[in-house]
Amino acid sequence: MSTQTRRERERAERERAIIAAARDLALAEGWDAVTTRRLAAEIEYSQPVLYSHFRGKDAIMAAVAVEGFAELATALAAARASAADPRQAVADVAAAYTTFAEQRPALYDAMFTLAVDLPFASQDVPTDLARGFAELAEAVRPAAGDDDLEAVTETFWSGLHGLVTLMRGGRLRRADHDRRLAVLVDRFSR
Amino acid sequence: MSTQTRRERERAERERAIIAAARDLALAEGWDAVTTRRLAAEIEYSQPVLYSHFRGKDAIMAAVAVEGFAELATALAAARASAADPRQAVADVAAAYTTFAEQRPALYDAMFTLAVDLPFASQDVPTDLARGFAELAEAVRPAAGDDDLEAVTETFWSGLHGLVTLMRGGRLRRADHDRRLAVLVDRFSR
DNA sequence: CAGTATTCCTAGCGGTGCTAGAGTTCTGGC
DNA sequence: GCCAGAACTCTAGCACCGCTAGGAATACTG
Repeated sequence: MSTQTRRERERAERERAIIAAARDLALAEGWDAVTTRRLAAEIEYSQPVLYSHFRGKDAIMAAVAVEGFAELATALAAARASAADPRQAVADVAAAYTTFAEQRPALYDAMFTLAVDLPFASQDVPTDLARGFAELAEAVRPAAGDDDLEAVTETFWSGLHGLVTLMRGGRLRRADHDRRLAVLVDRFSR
Repeated sequence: MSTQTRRERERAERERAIIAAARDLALAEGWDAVTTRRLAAEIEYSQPVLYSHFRGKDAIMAAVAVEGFAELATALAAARASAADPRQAVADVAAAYTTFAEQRPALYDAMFTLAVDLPFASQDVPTDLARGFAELAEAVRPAAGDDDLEAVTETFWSGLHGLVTLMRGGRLRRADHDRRLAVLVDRFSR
């Protein structure tokens, strides 16, 4: 029994090491730099070991994304909790969202633009993802009016996502970001 | 002189053939299926010929994207021109935008999510891109209020872009698209 | 027709994600 | 304590990718 548990523990640790290595490498050099060979070298095992933990590279990226959902949800919750009034809550949550995306671009990509593989059908992802979504929903609730809250939240979210992705793709000038964010916040807080 | 011009003409035709092949292949099977080997086979030349026309695969994708900008601008202009009133113009332009993205996903990706290579620094792209952007701007102008028109337009655009990309990434249910679009249009037309 | 310039292709480089099969280590019953 | 069998990990390789050097074939010029 004891050796059995030890092996399982070591296996779990190695799995976390893979995810951590993938995450660090992606954050430092982007997802293009994350190859199965480099990952294997990083954890000091051979390539095939990766495939005994994950179905493939996409699944590894999905695992990294899962961590991101938890972080984002926490950041949004903190932003909303510290806001003085409802209008400010929308502004703070929006700022927290774009800041998160800007500071962890690789993580954000894994969460929302790449890796359609598993995360949205898995079990623990919806939990953290739903937490983040709920923060957005509570922020915009006062300004939803007669509209369906879910639709308003999803649309607000789309606005944030669009701002972030277009800016990082070089389609929007970074200098005007605050002005655009103010417009979006204004449209969803009155 | 005549042989010279004939050669130049043939070269230009071959270049268009490359772009057309890339476009067709991307629309039919996605950009992952567009490899330099398949492109070469399609135009019935060897691989290196591609590199005498374009710097690399990214440049080919950029050329495809350029065509897309012109099409999108035309679609938006038509939508705005046929709208009965200003409020309807926003709705129609928004619908035209998302329809374009939905019907030509590969083209849309080349334009707005991939290929940061040349298009935004080139010459003819800004023309067609600016045309499309101007259509959006004119549509939302009546509802801009005191806000800077450019900022409002960019934010509206971001909203559309976010809706499109999140939906295609499987993050938003396709069934609720119209409802979300209505929310966005409402927020940018009053 | 000979020599030159241009065009184009063959072959190959270093890289990718992924996998079959061999080899090694560990486990548990005698 | 030994040894068959199970569990594990590695080496080597597949088919593919974008891209390029260098030579063969073609077309043009005098």
